[in-house]
Amino acid sequence: MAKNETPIYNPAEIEPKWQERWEKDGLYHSDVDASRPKHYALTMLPYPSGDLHIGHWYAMTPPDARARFMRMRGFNVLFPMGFDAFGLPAENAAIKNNIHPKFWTYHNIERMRKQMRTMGSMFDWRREAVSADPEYYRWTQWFFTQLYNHGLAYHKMSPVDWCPNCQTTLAREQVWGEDRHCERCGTPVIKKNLDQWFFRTTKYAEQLLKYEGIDWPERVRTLQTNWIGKSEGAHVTFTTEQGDPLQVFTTRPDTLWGVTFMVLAPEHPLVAKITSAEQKSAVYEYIQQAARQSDIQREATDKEKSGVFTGGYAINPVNNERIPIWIADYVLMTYGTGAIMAVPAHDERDFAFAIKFGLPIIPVIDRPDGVSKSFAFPGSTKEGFAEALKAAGIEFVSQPAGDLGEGLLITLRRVQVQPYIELMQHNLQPDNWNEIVGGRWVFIFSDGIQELDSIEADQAILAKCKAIYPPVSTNRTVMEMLNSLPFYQDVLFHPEYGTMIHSAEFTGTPGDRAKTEVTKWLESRGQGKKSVNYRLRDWLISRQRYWGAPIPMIHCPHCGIVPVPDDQLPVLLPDDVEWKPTGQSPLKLHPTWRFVKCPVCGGEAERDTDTMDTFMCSSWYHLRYLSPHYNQGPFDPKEYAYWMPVDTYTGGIEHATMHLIYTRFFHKAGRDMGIMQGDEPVMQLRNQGMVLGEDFEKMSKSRGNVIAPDELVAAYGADSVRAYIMFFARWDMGAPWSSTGIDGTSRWIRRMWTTLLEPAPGGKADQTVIRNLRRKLHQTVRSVTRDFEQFEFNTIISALMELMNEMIKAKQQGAFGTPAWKEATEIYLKLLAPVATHVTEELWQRLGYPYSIHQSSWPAVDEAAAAEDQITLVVQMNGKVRDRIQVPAAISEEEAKALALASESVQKALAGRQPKQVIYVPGRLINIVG
RNA sequence: GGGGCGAUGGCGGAAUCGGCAGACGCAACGGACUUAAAAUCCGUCGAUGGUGACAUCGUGAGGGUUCGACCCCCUCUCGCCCCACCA
Repeated sequence: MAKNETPIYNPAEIEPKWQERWEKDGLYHSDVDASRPKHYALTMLPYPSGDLHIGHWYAMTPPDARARFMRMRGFNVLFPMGFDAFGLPAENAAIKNNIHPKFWTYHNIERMRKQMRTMGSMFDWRREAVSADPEYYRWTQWFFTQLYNHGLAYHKMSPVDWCPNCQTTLAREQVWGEDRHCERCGTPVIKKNLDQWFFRTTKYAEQLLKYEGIDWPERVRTLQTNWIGKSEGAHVTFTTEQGDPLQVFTTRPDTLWGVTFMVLAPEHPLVAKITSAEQKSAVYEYIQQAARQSDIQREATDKEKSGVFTGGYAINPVNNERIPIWIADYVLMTYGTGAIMAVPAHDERDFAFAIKFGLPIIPVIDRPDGVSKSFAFPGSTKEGFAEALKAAGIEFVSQPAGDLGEGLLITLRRVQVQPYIELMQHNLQPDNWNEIVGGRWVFIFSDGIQELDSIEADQAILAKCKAIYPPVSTNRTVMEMLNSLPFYQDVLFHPEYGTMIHSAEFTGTPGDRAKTEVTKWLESRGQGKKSVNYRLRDWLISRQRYWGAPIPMIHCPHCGIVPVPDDQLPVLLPDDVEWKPTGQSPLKLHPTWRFVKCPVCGGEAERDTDTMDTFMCSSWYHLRYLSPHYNQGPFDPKEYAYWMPVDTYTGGIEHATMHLIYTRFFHKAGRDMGIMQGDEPVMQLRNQGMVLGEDFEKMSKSRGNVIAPDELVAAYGADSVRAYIMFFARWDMGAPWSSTGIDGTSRWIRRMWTTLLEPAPGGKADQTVIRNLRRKLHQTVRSVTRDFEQFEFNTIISALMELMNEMIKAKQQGAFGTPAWKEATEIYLKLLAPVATHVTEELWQRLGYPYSIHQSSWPAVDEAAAAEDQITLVVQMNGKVRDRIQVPAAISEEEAKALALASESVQKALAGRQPKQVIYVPGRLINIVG
């Protein structure tokens, strides 16, 4: 009985107790306080899907610990929480269970709020924002009208993903798999043209590519940069034979002399006009067929190229060559001008298309030797090639027509840009040509330079092939063989910029100047213009769904599109709506909601019946947290001035190209509208990894590998779960869950509990014990502080475990009850407080410290205590460890070297020889080179 | 096809500036306590050889730079992620 006086650690009792106390005292309220530096720590708000998942804990509790750390370091910390409450899952659940989306959503929010409180985190719930509350979406709508008034929102007809079975549009997240099927019913999605609202994100493309002054992970910056997809090139104007200008975008104006045909998207407006009478039916049929396919089907890379000749021709502005115009679905109306110039010698897609349809690989005119295509070199026709192969000792097997392709070898020597730069980069032996001299070619082979004509060249190249791949087996096709030769591949398509050839007066222009000089020349002739294209599209905002913020616009037959005036916001989402899929926007079917008087002329008008993309709601939630109930604007300017910008933002990498681009766009647009300040909303971004199931698979209900945090809290307590979440993986990487691993952290917390509470004989430890304890203690303060700063949470826990092991040892050696023990106890609890919020508060109280530990300040490092007085000097012989010697930390170089050389194993290894060199790294090692 | 990230014991991971590889924890094994189990405590724990002190090897593979490489450079393999007929 006497032995069991130490109270039992019972998290189920102490955790709710402290949570209530903190709530009651408003311990975590954050208010504007100009006298203190601020720190706005934001973590991505959850969608109220039902239950708090272990992934939520993983995303929220380490940032919570860090926010608490910042707080203890003297910052006035804002760490708010809310719910991204609009969205499709609510509607799906509503349809499935026949309950109202609003009920479903708010029910889940209530449940998740309760679950979040068990985390013991420092959310200031007074600042909670819920995007589906009218007092929230009033301002989402207000932002929409602001964007409209500033010309950043526009309305246009656009194709969207449509599920023909569910009779509704689908969000991008709702379209699954490579065949792009509907998430709910599995039906492949089709495109449908609808009137849509867009935001002009493309206007900010250039600004969004700049990341100056913000500390964001390289990975996210790369993803955003690729997503924005900047291409620099030129618009070049060709002319159709009917006399219409036909503009193309190209990144390679320097290959203009290599154009052999043009391709238009099937939807291109000029198609009808250029199509000849004979080709009309074929063209019409192709357009019909292309329209039936989704973008994804059309864009599938492994798909055979398809296309059809229009019968029309265009004139190449640089050499007046007459070139055929085709249509093909690999050209997209949505990128560039919907028309391309095709240069098979320099573009793989153009090459494949040319091969398939027997189009020339190089322009027929402009041959230095004047030989027409049909009289091409032997190696460039099937028969000639077979002959050349035979001469080289390779048997020609069989080759389907078109596969080998006329001009294959012509391509090799008739590119518009020489590939020598690339060849050198690939470190190939220079088995290739360098330049053409009057119909004969100068080849630089590894065994010397030769000037050859085309026939000789074919044979020489094939001989080289044979040398690289001796006796080629007869069942390899020629194409396979060629493709397996690294230098042929390089030569066939080379995106690098070598010296221009076959390009009239530009021949000889070095690659680094080729593009700009050609572009300048085109500009001077009025045939083209330097130009930049982005892959980024304008942001499509309209959703034909019920559970979202209504778009606050009115369509008036007299005045056109009119925004709802500010004083009439919010446009409330009506509750009495059939949200079931009927093919129409549910708001359109409401008997009265959409009928409204025009705010301008007062006549009969109609509301826009679409709702907004939920990414719109989440683009500004960090501002609503500042003053969630403020009704004079989206946020209180006083709060904005103090808290913004966000100092650290944490969340999953999956938002890199959606939410995080939208948020940056939104902020920059807000800045330009005079609403927000500064160029960026978020200064520092950090991403967490993902928690996998114990089977190393992504957690999912169907796999049955989901870890439920509520059960873990019941079994171990929130403190152990928090600590384990921080410990079991690198936070930015994530890792599979381990149900036994958490026992380790749980044991450690219990061990700490008894170590600090259970009395022991002591108060008389010797100085070495005290010295060692204090050294470890202050070294830990140093490392934990640094790790919190750098989001390295796992090493925080392991450092605290090590310190506890040291304290247990010191306690056994009589340190209990000494001033050093008291210091260690106090500092230990403070270091652990951000992680294990409840147990530290409990022990803090039990050990007689004043409430609350979470208002105490972060410990400082006592550098003298942390310093090592003895160090282990590693003695190496030629980089191999031979000895370790204990020396005073302040040892001089001479003394250290002398000690090292005196070492027995060094003497043995040297065997009487003199060392050639002795490297001394102070405090670490000595390396003797002998 | 393009871009990015990663690879360290049975497992998760550590190694801060190029300087003792494997901290900390899990699992496993041995022991103490117990009628027994749980809990707790003590110990072992990269591979090979050796009773042992110790020796040799060892951070996906190969090469390079360096007195010294998990770390820097080159080539390659595998895995994951993103984009993908973007002109």
